[in-house]
Amino acid sequence: MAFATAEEYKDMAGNFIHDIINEDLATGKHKEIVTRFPPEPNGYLHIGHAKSLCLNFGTALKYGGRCNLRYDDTNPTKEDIEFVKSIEADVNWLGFQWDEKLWASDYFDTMYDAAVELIKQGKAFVCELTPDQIREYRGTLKEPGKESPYRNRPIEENLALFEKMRAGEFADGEVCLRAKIDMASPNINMRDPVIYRVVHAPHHNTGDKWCIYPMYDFAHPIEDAIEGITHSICTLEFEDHRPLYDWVVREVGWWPNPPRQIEFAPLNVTTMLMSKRFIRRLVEEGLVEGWDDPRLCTLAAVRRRGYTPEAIRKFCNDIGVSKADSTIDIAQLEQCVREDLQLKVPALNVVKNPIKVIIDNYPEDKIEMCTVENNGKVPEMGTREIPFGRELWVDGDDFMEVPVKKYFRLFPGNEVRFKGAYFITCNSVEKDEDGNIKCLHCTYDPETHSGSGFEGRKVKGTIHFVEASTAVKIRIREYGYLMKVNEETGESEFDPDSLKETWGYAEPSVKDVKAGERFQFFRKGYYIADSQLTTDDEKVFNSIVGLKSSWK
RNA sequence: UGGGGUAUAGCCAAGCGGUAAGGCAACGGAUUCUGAUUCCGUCAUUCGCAGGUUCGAAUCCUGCUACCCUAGCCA
Repeated sequence: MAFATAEEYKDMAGNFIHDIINEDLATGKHKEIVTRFPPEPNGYLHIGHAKSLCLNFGTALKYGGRCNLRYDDTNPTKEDIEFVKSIEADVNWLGFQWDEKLWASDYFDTMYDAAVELIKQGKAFVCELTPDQIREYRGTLKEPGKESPYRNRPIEENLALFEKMRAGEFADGEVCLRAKIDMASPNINMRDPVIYRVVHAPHHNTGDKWCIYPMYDFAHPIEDAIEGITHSICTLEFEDHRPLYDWVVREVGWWPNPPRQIEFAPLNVTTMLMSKRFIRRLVEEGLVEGWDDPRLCTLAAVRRRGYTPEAIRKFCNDIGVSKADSTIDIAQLEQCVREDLQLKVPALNVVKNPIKVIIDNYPEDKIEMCTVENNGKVPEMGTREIPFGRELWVDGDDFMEVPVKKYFRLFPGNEVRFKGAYFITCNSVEKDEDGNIKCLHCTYDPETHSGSGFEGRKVKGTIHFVEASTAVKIRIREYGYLMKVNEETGESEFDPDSLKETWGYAEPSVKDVKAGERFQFFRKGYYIADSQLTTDDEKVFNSIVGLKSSWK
């Protein structure tokens, strides 16, 4: 496994987080930088997490510090240990290695003690308001809230009640522990937020030891403080929570040099569906194969799609870090993938939207082998033999019945090179009764074979092909374009049509590609991974996916 | 603004009082047996808007505007 290196993160000018760190180092506030990646184990990591991964691990790498993997498992009803394995595999696959693997649940004792500490200081109280009442008392965005009638009970009573909470004497939602801050605060997060709730549910780590669990706002700062995190990097939506984060570590008072929360804008990519909730829905409703369906944007999915960790890291470095809302054009991601794969993987002939070509002057039963390079850019990758015969498939994009200007590929009357084989001239188009193209009637010039040194005339276009009798049928899934713009509302929404599969053909050597190996197919932007041959008679190549890019 | 945040090209993004980096996209042109790659070249007289300070402003001040987040016992 090739891990990311400090070198990759050395030069990240303009990263405002690094400006903060540089200052903290300069003033002596910190000597070692410690970050953390804190997923909640409730789903697969996706490309959006990659940005956070790169930021947290990259920062630790850059400063020779440490980065922990910490599961934020404070809500047993929403988490599933099943996801832990995939999360770790994905973090490693992306090229990062954590210093320590930790669980928020390992700190439950300390968190409990911290809560008791707040109670003793008169800064937390047990509240018996119902969830609905709490909401009413909270006020609105523009109006202040009002104080809970339980707010001022004696410390001893709070201590006893909190102990009863812990002992399981209350039902879920019956009581909760709240921080006593300010019900009139303009920041709703500061209006006596709930910090501990009763949840009678077994926890994957602590079993039935606890029936009360800390809330994120209380737990997270404590987790960070315990681990000596110096910079707690999270996304923008937590900006409003920062005062509470600071309040917790300050009021508990056990940490002289508390962590600092820094927020950055989360990643959005055009046409990519980044909502875990939505991905989960597609998976649970069986609309996709699973969390690693190549059409999704989970790391497991883009891995099957052919993306490399190097490309994703490059992408995350390229897009920068800021606090401005942004949506990156997927073309930028695709470019990173192409650039990386360009020199790494062989190319195979694959056609989409295939059109049958019949070489009328080529012998009926003859098949000859043509030699082609595996990768034109990398001679060391050698050559292979591909069959050529009377009936061939060409890519739907390589033929136009009525060519647009500057179209150099196949059209009636035009001659092109079939890569590795001959000059081919398209003579006529045969259609069925519905007007659909049945096949193209062409002729070849025997003198023009590749490597023959033929110089008689030049041809402007070169296209690839697949010999029909030996072709392998493949399933093509163009990935990730799950969203479309609703013309009425202007909003992006899920596009069920995007899950459709199409079919194509590949040259026989596609069968030699091993599962997980990547290859590219001709024409800009199609890379394929996850090459599992199914065992059925059709020799269907499974999960062919590609980078979609437009070319006119 | 209740409060918090953000505005620099089609999309990202540097810039931190001295005269608008870079990447992606796009567009020219050269090479090419992949319209790929590679290679050259073009692409913000202007930084959300309006004023002000200054010899000098994307950077400082004032006032607007737009968009995002926020009223879970989710994270």
